[in-house]
Amino acid sequence: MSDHFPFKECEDKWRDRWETLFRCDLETAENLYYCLMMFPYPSGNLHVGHGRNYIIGDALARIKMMEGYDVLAPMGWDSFGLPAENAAIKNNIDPAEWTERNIAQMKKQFYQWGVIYDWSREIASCQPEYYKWTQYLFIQLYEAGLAYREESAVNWCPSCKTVLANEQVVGGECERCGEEVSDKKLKQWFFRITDYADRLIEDLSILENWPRRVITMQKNWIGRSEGVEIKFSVEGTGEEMGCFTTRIDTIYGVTFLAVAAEHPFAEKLLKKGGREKEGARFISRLKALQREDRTEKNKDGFFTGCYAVNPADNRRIPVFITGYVLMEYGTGLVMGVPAHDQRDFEFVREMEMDIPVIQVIKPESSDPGPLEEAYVENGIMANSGKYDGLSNLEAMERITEDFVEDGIAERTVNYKLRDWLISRQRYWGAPIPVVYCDKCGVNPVRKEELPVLLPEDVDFIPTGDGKSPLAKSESFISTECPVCGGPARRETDTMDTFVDSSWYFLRYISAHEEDKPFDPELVNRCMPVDQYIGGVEHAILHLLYSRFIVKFLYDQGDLDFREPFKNLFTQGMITRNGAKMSKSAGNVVNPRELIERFGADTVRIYTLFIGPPEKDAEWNDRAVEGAYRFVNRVWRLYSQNSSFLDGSRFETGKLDPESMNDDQVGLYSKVQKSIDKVREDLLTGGSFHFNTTISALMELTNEIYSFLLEYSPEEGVNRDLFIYALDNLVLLLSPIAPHMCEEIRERCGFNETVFSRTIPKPDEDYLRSETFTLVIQVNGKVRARVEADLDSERDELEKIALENERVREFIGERDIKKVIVVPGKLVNLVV
RNA sequence: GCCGGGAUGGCGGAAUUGGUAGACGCAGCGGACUUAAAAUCCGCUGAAGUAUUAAGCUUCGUGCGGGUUCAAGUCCCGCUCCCGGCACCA
Repeated sequence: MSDHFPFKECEDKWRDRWETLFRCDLETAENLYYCLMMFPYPSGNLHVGHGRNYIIGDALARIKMMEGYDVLAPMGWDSFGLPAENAAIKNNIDPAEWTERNIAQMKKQFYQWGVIYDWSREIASCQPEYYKWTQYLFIQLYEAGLAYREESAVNWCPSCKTVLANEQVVGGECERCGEEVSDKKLKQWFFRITDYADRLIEDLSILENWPRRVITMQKNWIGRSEGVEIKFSVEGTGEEMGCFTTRIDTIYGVTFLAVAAEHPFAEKLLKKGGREKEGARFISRLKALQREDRTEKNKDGFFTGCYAVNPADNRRIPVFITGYVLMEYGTGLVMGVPAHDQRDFEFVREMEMDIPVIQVIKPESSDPGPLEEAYVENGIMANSGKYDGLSNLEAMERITEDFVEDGIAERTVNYKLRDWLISRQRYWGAPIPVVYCDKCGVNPVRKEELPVLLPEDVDFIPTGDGKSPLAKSESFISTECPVCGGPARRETDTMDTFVDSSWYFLRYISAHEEDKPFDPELVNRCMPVDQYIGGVEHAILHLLYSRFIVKFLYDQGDLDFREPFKNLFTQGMITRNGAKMSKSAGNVVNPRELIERFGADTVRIYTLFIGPPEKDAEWNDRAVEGAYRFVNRVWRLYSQNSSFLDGSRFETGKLDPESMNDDQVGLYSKVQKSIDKVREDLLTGGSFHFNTTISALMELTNEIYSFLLEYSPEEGVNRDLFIYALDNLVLLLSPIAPHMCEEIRERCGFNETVFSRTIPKPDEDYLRSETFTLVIQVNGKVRARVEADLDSERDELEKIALENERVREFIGERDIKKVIVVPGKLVNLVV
């Protein structure tokens, strides 16, 4: 008779019971653990790759309950955004309806996985009750001077028909659809995240449990660099141009200046130099070229006809317009040091214009010879007047001091980080709550009039003219000025969905608060998030924005913490046939079929067993069966002994390891080791390496089976020991395979959930066996293994080793030079 | 190019941070139960060589080349390849 865990018969029962278990009352919670999973975009169907994220989070929430915490595990929906809008256009349905359907579908999937949340706190960013407060946040930022509107060249995705933030452009392409991004001049709303650049870097240091790579990615993205801004005067114009550099030590090697094509002075310089016409042609050619292929590194340049003066030695240096200088960074002007900057070096070579290459830093030892490429290492100053002979690092400091004193330069800091462009010319987002009045100008909507509702009767097919679909809705646009009450127009752009997701973790705590976005007192009690779990793909965008918003709210006095997520865990993705799972790759594993065939616990175990959770892993259909076998192996331990287990509540007589035989002690101590391993992997400070946890529990299961081969569990010590081992196995496995574990316990007479039970502590005395395998090495090679007492002294072990027959054969006639003894481990004899 | 992470059996992966390499699982092989199959249970399973009465024994082996050490998957130096991020950032 096949004896399998009847998962179909009992899974639903447990899922329904757990719903109340996951309700978290924040008012009474004393020992709160906020376990947060990144809320998903409701795209409809989740595959097993997504499942990994939620299963890790669910198992963690459960183990935390067993650790004695009041766990807050909420879930919601990042439900504004393009896919809903595109699907709606394609199928001619309401995006709200499409979204709602997907949410229902995905909730069902969570349920099937046995992944439970506190659904009483469910939020959806597309609901007016939520986006009202997203708009409120915008107004707060506006009032603090951190939201501003500016006309600038912005990233335009012709396929999504909207602008994008810098972070959403990857290698010149739209992060979302892969279409090449072009420039468009538009008046857009920005958040002044650059004001927070330094703090966003500094506070990375208080995030102890964030993956290092995420920290470096954020650091690199913000891209802080310290340097100086030097003033260069242009001959004959009286104009001065600021130039940012981090290498002021190379100032005596400056032999030209290079300005960006978009530099406001570019035209002026050309006029002055009398090269207006050709210059304009050069600039337009350059701009076209850059757009076409940004990756091609172009070192073309055009001489403006103007000269500037090097403030270090008053030498005349030509000024060029070039493609390789970016207007967005620094001042859009670069001092050209061909000897010490590879780009400048290439520029000079390509221009074929006899621009001198003056080496001002030389390597300490070897003779330099003519430069084949720019010398970018440190060294000794040369050709640099009074600074000659100093190390360049020292010269850097000295020159800076001197220049600052003379008023030629000042210390500055530059960032790669740009302000956050939040306007989107699309329908399915939170309307930016701003009104334009001919008399009163730009004003935010009055807070008490929020939300600015999305009109439902609008034709939201985008036109691509840079205007939002909302611009077509007259009823939406025309409004009253919040200041003078006269006729006015609404802003028609909507907000980037990253604004929605930059504060949702606060809203969960006050999900039903009607008068404010959240209750600060309660939020301060519950935050920061104890454990945040999600994919690395959000390492920059979402996490950076959320950190920014929290710092802003901290400055507002609303929050008393500066970082939202104390610990971050980023799980790897699951691949199949070497590729990320996706519909287009045709390698998606549908969890529903698996769950129907093997049950949720099997799918959970396999998903967690597949490999270390922070790494990518390859899905293997066959290996799922291994997890299934394990589930049933555990089940049979119960079912084959149900005659005396049912109703027993796992009660046993007092276990006394002192009076057990070796086999019994072996099993008893295996239980202790398993408890210890689970605690080490999963409790606070653990690595969440469920894969090794599961393998430890498999070992325990195997050991119980071996024990049963020799001993009948029907009575006496063996019965007590068996029940004790099974009890612990079930407890330790509960967070991972909760349905089966609850079912076993219920049949054994428990009527309270296992998640109210605390995780056991190991009996320290039996964590280690009394004996160990002593390894005896001769010259570092293992020559014998002997059982020895764990508490043997060094000389006892040495004696055992020297007396060993095999070892003596190996030593033969040779003298022993040295003996290394590691108690509890090995003896190494050096001859 | 710069930054970060990797490379261990046929496969996924373990190895108390320097102390038995290959836990656990998959696949494979053998056995038990069965009329048979499935399911289940038990055992074997890094490579090469060697043995013969067998238990065995020997050598090699953690991407490559050096080094430190009684001892290296683990530490140091120098490479190769793979994955991720950034990329004309002055």
